[in-house]
Amino acid sequence: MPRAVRERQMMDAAVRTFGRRGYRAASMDEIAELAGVSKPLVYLYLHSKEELFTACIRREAEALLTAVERAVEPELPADRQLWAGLTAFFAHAAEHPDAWSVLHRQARTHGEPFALEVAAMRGHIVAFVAGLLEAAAREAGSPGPPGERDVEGLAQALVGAAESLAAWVNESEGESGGAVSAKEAAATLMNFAWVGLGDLIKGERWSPR
Amino acid sequence: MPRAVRERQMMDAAVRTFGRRGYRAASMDEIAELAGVSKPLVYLYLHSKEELFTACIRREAEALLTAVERAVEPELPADRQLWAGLTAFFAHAAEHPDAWSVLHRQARTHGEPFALEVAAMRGHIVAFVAGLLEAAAREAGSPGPPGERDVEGLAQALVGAAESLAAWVNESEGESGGAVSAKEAAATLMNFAWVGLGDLIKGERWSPR
Amino acid sequence: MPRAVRERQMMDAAVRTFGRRGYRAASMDEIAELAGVSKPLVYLYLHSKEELFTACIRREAEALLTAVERAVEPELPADRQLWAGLTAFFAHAAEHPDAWSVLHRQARTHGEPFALEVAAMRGHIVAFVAGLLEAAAREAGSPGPPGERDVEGLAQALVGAAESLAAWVNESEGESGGAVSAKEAAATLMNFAWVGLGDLIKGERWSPR
Amino acid sequence: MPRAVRERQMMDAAVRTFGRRGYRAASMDEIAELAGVSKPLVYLYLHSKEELFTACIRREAEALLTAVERAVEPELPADRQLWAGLTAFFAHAAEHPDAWSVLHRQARTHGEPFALEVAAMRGHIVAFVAGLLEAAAREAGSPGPPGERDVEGLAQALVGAAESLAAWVNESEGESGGAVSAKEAAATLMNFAWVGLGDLIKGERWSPR
DNA sequence: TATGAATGAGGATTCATTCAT
DNA sequence: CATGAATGAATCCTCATTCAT
Repeated sequence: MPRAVRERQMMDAAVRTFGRRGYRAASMDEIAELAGVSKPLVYLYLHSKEELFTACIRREAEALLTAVERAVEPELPADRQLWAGLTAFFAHAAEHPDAWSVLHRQARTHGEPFALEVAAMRGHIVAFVAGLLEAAAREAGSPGPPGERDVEGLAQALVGAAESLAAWVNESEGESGGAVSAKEAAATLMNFAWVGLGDLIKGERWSPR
Repeated sequence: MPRAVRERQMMDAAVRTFGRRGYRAASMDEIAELAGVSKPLVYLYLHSKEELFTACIRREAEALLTAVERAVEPELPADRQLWAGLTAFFAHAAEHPDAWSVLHRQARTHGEPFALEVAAMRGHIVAFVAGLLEAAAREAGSPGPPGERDVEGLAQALVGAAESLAAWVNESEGESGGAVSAKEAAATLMNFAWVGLGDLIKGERWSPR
Repeated sequence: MPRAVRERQMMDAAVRTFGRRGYRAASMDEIAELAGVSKPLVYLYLHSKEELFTACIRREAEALLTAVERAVEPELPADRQLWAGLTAFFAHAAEHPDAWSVLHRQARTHGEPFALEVAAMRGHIVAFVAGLLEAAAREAGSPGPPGERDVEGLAQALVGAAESLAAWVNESEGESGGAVSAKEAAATLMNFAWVGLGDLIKGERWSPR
Repeated sequence: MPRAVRERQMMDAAVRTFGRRGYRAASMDEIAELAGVSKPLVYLYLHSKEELFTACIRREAEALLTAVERAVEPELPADRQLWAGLTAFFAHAAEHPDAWSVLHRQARTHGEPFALEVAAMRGHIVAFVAGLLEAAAREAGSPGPPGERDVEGLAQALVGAAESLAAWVNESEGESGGAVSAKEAAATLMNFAWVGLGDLIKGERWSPR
């Protein structure tokens, strides 16, 4: 069997195992068995547990970014772009729960080298969202652009909310109340954020006292 | 030395170690050494690694809830309550980064039993926030209450955003741009959410198409 | 059982195993079993295979040096000192063949860190021998001291010859011709070296052509 | 490429790897890569690691013997023969340090089968030297031949000293004091041994008491 | 109350060796 | 003639956990 195929099998098995058990609790034995190969072959192709994990993170980060990018059409107005991106994001996370667990939980919990890998991807997304927010401000004819820090904070919060919702969506799957769909989640978030953003642009702020 | 004191020393050491190393990577050896006691004593008092971790989660969840509850004065209007709670939340997370790591990362990454423990706490917080949202709706004279699911989704998103911001606040500490304070974070979130929430209550919604 | 005792048992087992199998071929499993303890205990006390090997080298080097030093009485004339030292050396090597193998073979064959350890001991011995050679020259009323390099070369050759003879003595043990005793070996070497050394001091040299 | 050539490449690589890393630490992977062939080919031609190592030992032992034999002219007097042989020996060891390491260190450190292989070669050399010593005795008109055991002991010591000096010569290469040449080493040894040997033949002996 | 001594079980990693092509 | 693909068997090391005192 050609190397490329085997390699994909192994990484699939690894993502699944890492996603469910966690980095430390996942054993190379289990991964190899799940992939249907012997352990030495895993080492021959992927060198070490660390490298294997890193490879998984990179592959899944790329896949997530690609899924979002494909869904977004740059000629649309900013809100439609955000909507499309969010929907794709939730859908991807729901369709690949183990990959999502690897990116959102495991990678960020097991040491800098891995966390940096996802941080890079998250940086892309935050920047993308921040861009949309500024575009939205311009489209809305905002008198002056909101401060850069404001925008970054907003983007952080939005992405955080999305991530948190994604986890909720994934976890609600097995529950009695029925699953929450990607579109529902995206709509919730748009309602939560976009309308308020409009006000924010218009200068309406909440402030203590 | 009285048992209660010893026990607290151990749990302090455990929280610190679990928070920094992660559940699996933390060794009972390290915890015992950091606590300044022998390993058998740790087992005598806390029985097993799992129970120790659970105890840490419970203690820190309680501490976080308490900190938030103390800050909130129930006679105030809903928005002031939320503001106070958020500020306390961010401050607590910033002051106890290891505890925050245990709750936010480690506990949710290492198996159901632990995740359920934090899920319970999170449930409390979400319910509290949902209550505030409904109160806000009433206060604002909303024609009809928003659907229950809407409210839960909003609360989830808000709490998720808060958690994400807390991580951001904690991580920005060492950076050049200057640390982000608890108040700043709370203000960002209030701006992000509250104003828009008002519109939402008034019936203004974003919807695709 | 007290730690010190256990530690000695382990090192005895280690010397024996390293001496017979070689550093790489010796397994920690075998050492632990031979010592009558579990593997983790070996690691608890001696930390790693490398450290264990180093500890063995150091202990046996010290033991060998001590054996030689004890045998030498500094008031005697140089030739008697050398004779006593050589006899003690051969006797010690014959009585502790595994230790001798560790020092002479294994340590020098498995990487710098170990080789340096024995090189230090060997340095002591060579210096001691060189000292005796110079003393002998003085005692014999040599007109001028032999060149420093000559002396070092001679000492090297003498020590090398002794080491080689020690190996021969050890290996001849099981053979039909009967074992070679420490005294025989020492005598051979004294004959080989001392008489010639006398001539050398007197200025008689062999030279090509 | 003809088989003989390939085989030589492999053995060259093997000698180099075994000499530097040691028998156990040398991996067939490394040897194959260094030889520029695939691992199965190594197995096809040389069957196993053990056989490969044995083949290396044999080849290099032969080469060393040949180098010494070529240098010795049987019509010369015994001392000149010894001188020529020693010089050739030191030169060969210096020019082929990895081969020397294989013969002197590795082969003798990793189990009987290999040690016997070098022991055979060493036996040839010792016999050759012993022959020269007896010839020298005759040439010197010794009243009676020295005992056989004396001669073997002397030859052993001489060869041992030579081996030890060879290691010293090889290792002194990188040092500040300047390298020690093959001729210097041979001269040291001749001075050390030959002059004294003369006395020995004449019956002058060192003896304790 | 407190600990020094001890271990069973398991995990990452490597290596000599063999097929099918 | 030559190799890409594959593995069984060890080996080093760590860790949660328990006695005897």
